[in-house]
Amino acid sequence: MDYDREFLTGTVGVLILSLLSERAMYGYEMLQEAERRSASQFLMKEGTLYPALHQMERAGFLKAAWRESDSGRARKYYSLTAKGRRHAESKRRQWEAISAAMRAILAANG
Amino acid sequence: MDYDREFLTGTVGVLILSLLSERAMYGYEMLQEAERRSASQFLMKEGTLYPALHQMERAGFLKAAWRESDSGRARKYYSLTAKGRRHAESKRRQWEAISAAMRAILAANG
DNA sequence: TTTTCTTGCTTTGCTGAGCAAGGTATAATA
DNA sequence: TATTATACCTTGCTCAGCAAAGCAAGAAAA
Repeated sequence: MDYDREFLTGTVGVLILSLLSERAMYGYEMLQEAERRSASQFLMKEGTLYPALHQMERAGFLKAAWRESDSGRARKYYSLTAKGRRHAESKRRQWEAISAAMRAILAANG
Repeated sequence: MDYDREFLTGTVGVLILSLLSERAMYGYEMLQEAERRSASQFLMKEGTLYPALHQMERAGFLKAAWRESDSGRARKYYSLTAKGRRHAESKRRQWEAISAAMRAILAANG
C-alpha cells in the first residue's frame, strides 16, 4: 500500500533509535532492515535517513565509527550514546501513546 | 504525556475525516471531541485545525454550512462529501498500515 | 454594570521534516 | 568493458503544525 509522505513525519526518528537499540548498524543497512521488517511498508529514502543521522549525531544521541567490511568496503556504523538510549525510550513511549490515542478515536467508526 | 509536534503530522487529517465520518461537526466541537476521546492526549490547536478544514474544503472533501445554535450563536458545520468519504477510508487504511508496520519494527526490542 | 471568561472562527509568518534529484566512489557481475 | 549494487553525502523545495495574534458575541462574575 502506498501512503502519504506526511504519515512518516516523526516515525523516522523512532525507527532509527529503535534499530540502534538492538545493535550498531550502518545507514544502508538501516534502509534495508526497515524495508525487510515492515514487509516493504517502509521505504525510507536516503535523503531522509542520512541527514537525520547527522542531526542526531550532532544532538549527541548517536556516535559514528568507520569500519571495514570483509569485502574491504568502508561502512559508517552508528550506535546509541547513553543520552540516545534515554531518548529512544522517550520517543518510543510517545509513539505508543499517540498510536493508542489514535486507535481510541478511530475505533468509534470501525 | 507530552509528545513532540512531529508525531502529529498526518494524524490531524485522519482525525478530522474520522470525526466527520460519524456526524457533521463544527470546528470548536472537533477540538473538544479529540481531547475528550483521547483522554487529553490530543490537544489540537486552532491554528492547525481551521487551516486544515479550509484546505480540505477547497480540495472537495468537506462542505460547510452555517447554522444557528440554540443560544443564537453561529456555528460552521462541516460534513463529508462523497469524495471525502472515499478519502477518509483511504487515509484510515494508510494510518493503520503505518501503525502496524511500526509496531512490527518496534516489537523487536519490546 | 462592567469586567472577564468562554465560545467560535480566522489569518500571517515561522520552523522543521521528508524527499526529489543530484552527486561521488568502489565492489561485484554480466 | 559496462552495468548493477553497495555505500555515503548534499542542496533546495514543499508543506504540515503552530505560535500568536485578531475579531465578535454570549455567559458569568465582580
